[in-house]
Amino acid sequence: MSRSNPRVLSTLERAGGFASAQEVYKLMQREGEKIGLTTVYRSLQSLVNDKIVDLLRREDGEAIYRLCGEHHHHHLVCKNCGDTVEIEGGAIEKWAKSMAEDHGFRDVGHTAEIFGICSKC
Amino acid sequence: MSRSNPRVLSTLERAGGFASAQEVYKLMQREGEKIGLTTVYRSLQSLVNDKIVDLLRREDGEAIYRLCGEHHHHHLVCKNCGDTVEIEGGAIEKWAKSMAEDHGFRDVGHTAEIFGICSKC
DNA sequence: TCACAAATGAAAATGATTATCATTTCCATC
DNA sequence: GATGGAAATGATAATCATTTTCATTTGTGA
Repeated sequence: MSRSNPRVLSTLERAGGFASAQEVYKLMQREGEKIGLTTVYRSLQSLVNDKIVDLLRREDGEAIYRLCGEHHHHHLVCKNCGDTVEIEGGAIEKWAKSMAEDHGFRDVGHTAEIFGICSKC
Repeated sequence: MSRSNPRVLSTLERAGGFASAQEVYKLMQREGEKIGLTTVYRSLQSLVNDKIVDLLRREDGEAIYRLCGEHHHHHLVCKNCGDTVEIEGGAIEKWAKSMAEDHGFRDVGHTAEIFGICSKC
């Protein structure tokens, strides 16, 4: 059993609490941290085990790690230039909760992304 | 532009309307169909484009294809057994539309999934 | 210092998916 | 029936995230 390298968690926080393993790795490299990709993966898995971060999936299937407990937000993404805006999802939270209750689900989480073409494109 | 090979759709139906590309391929092989993996992928993509099947993700990120009705809906998925319920997302439609408008986005689409543990698990 | 367990990371393996590209099948037209 | 071009097909190679392997390094208690 390996414990999480604290620099991984700190980098995930700095990334806005929302990133893939590859992104965390690249970010750490850019910041001059000496760390291997393997350790990044191991640390993130360990954080998921300890329920410190959530494991979600992007549309293409890539794993993304999200800090738990953090008041999470959603994204508005431009399909053309990739520009991303963080948005609030109060309506979604309520919707997810009530839908889950209606069907007897518990331990509920959700994902929601909006995509389109931004005004610059 | 390639159209879907009808045998792929028919196999997906026979598989219970819920399978990965690899599974559809293996199933067709077992049944003696002469078809290439490439064609299976292409056909499934085309079916997704035509909104004849939905593209979801397993826990491990593998793409699974699922027959669905033609109305736009969302999913409530059990993280444990994979059981899926189709749900309405009226609130989401409005939320996505207004958020996109607020930020000047056009040609807007969205994804939203709720996941949790179902009552049987 | 010594020994040993845990952590690390480079490199190879895995497995799904996508891209390439030559070949085959369709179909309309002659 | 022959012909020509467009679409479909599929074997193979490439891609990319993720996992495994395994040798090396680091930390720690005796």
